[in-house]
Amino acid sequence: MSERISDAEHAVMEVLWKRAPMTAMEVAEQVVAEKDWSLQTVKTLLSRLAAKAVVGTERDGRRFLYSPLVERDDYLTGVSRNFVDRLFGGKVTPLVAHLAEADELSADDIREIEELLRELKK
Amino acid sequence: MSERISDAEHAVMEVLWKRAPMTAMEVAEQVVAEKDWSLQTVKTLLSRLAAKAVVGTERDGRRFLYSPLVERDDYLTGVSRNFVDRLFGGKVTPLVAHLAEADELSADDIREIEELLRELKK
DNA sequence: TTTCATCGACTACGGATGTAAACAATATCA
DNA sequence: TGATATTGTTTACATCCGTAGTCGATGAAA
Repeated sequence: MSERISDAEHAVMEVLWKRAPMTAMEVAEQVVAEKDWSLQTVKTLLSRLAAKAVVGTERDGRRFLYSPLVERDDYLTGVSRNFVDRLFGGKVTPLVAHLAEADELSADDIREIEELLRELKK
Repeated sequence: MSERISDAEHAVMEVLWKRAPMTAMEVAEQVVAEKDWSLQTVKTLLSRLAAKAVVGTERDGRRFLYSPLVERDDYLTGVSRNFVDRLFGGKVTPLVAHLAEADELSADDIREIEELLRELKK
């Protein structure tokens, strides 16, 4: 279960998560706008995603409409957990600590996160 | 620059980051203790890491001593940034928000992070 | 000095990935 | 109806990755 999504495939998913269903052409146009790939490449990625049942297809006359079968949130959760487990022993605090030390956290970020945590406690 | 470190290679690096320099045998023993790999596999990974100049070698008679050439902290920073960029648009807040929503944050975690942020502001 | 053990180097190999061309089916236009 | 464009399918191929066997050099032991 929960098939692996490669980096390139992920770029395709991001597009589909923004709007769906879409035809291969529509997806490809969006992706090609930011990743310098050929249309064929995007189609291949769509096929692989469909083969893995990460996106679903629905016939629309001569072509297909593609939609994600995996929620972006679920995907993010899986990937994030994996990430935190592998690099920070499964604890989020060390991750935040690390980002802070590496100056990846601005004062604004800190305020935002504090605000967020305050909300959470309610 | 900054060569990619694969998952398997990362396991080897973790061992070297704990103690260095070490001989291939010493590294392999540690790694094999937790990953069910053969000694040869670990040696191959060490060679690849050396080829990428992620670990350095120092001759010690007939064998080599291996040491990391990349700091664990630097590695974590790179990987974390990449992760946050790719999945959360470069912002840490959405990452934390996501982990919270996905119930990956315990009440203790929240307290810890708050404490950490308080420290940071000084 | 012959033999054996050790260690790094080289080779292997299937599967995943990034990237894309070629092809086949089909619909549309002239 | 025949040419053309569109769309999905198949095939390709180099590289990376996980995993490991084998080879050759060299040092140690007999």
